[in-house]
Amino acid sequence: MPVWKTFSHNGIAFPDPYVPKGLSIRFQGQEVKLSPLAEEMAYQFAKKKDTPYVQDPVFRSNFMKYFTKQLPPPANKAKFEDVDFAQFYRFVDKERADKESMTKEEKKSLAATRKEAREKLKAKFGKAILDGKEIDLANYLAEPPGLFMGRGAHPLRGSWKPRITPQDVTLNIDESVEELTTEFGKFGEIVHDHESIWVARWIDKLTGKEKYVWPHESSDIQQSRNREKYDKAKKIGENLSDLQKEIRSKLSSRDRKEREVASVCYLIDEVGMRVGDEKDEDEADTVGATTLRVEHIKRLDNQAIDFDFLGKDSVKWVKTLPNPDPILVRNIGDFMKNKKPGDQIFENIGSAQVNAFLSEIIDGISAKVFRTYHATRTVQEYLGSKNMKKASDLEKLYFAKYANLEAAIYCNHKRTIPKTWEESLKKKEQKLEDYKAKGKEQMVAKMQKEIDLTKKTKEYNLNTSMKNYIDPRIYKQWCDEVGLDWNKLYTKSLQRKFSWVAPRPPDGEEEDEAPAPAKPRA
DNA sequence: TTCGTGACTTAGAAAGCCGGAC
DNA sequence: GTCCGGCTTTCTAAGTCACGAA
Repeated sequence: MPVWKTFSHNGIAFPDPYVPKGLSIRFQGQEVKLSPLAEEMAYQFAKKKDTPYVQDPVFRSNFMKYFTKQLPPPANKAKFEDVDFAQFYRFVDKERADKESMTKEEKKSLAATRKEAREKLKAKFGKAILDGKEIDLANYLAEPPGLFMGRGAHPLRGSWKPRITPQDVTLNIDESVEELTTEFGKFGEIVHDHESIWVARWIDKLTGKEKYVWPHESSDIQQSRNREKYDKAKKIGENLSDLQKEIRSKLSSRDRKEREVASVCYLIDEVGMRVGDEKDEDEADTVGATTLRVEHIKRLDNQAIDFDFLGKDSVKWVKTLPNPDPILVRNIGDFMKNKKPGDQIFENIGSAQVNAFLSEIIDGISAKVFRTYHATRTVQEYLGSKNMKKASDLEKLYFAKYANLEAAIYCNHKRTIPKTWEESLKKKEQKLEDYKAKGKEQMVAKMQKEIDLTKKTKEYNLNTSMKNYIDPRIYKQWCDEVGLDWNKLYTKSLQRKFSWVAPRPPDGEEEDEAPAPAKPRA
């Protein structure tokens, strides 16, 4: 089904070419002159010198594999330990120091220059006209070359991701354009795919994966898809008992495959697992429900099932399913029988089988919709658990954040704990004491709340659930009920993304509407 | 029925900006 | 007015899922 009639834009922009700085490395006591590409690689590596990444032997050796290919003999046989990058390290240190030592005026003018350049680029490449209406594009700049920053134990981490050129890029645009050349060059291919909304596409030269440029999430087309997603999740809620009845009944199917599918659905519904499709050898070893291995089940009995594995983004996934259905326990026990720790529990099933089963029960439902549904429901139940009408704005805000946290916990949205976490907590506690001593009651109350939230969100990140999982209509309705400005919960860009829920005035018009200035978010 | 591919959504880390506390 | 930490935005990796071909 076509989704657009006319679609025009100027293609995408490309990052500046690398400007060689005349730096060199030393190998076996000798200075080695570098080609521009070799220098660019070493420079990118040096920029990471103070991060944990460069301590990782795999990251280093992958980097060296690509770097040494650009070096003349005998340096092309160099090991990481044999190469002296001191000149590069000094260079990036100096760059940082220079940046820091700039006066305020210099910093300001630099920021202004950069902003101007960015806006100029955005004016030409950051927009498209879709069916006569101007929309923003999301990522209109091609990805720059650099070191591949795969998560977890990705086998390619540290490898060189090559530069892409306009020749490598395919544009999706309407028939009024047959070829396109910009200041960056001529685009490799033009297609007119009326059924797709991508703007540009290329193949990542390192990983072989497709990369896309999309309409911004504030565009009508993205917003309507977003709304459909949440409507679909609602459908799960309306039919949950049917779904669960069907899943439970198929747990004891005579057909093994059907029992596997039902067991996986049970896990997806009850503990919020992802479906977990098969991955390639050259990717990080992470799993979801269908790819769970024997070694990932730490306990299995009628009281509990304990899980411990690495999920998407190599995030540790440790949860307990209390009081599981005994038939599920029996199934999983059966599936694990006579298997080694590294063997998969479920055989020959993946998202295709799971989704075929689910969409048979309710049209259009797939595995991932359960996470949307449960995250949203979690927030809704939390918000409904207490009457906040008489509370202060501050209390309402924190209450809303705790609801958000419940969803993040459900979805297992973890973060690495910031290095400065302990330190910053101490500072807050100190501040609290100061406020107490000075008798600043309001500030005491505020700081107490801040400290409590800091502790509870130590290892969780709330943004992902806010952006992708919680139906914004739930928060909107609650805000209206308790009398809280919805804008205090959502950032400016989320307000734009969710303007289908609460329309906001076009940019630039807000300030003109006197008398009260728009209140900033807390 | 399986498999590969292409389109689209979800994800945490890093960069960058901005507003509150002094 | 300044400074710094935290919050927001950007970036791009890593998932899901439908579809068409074999």
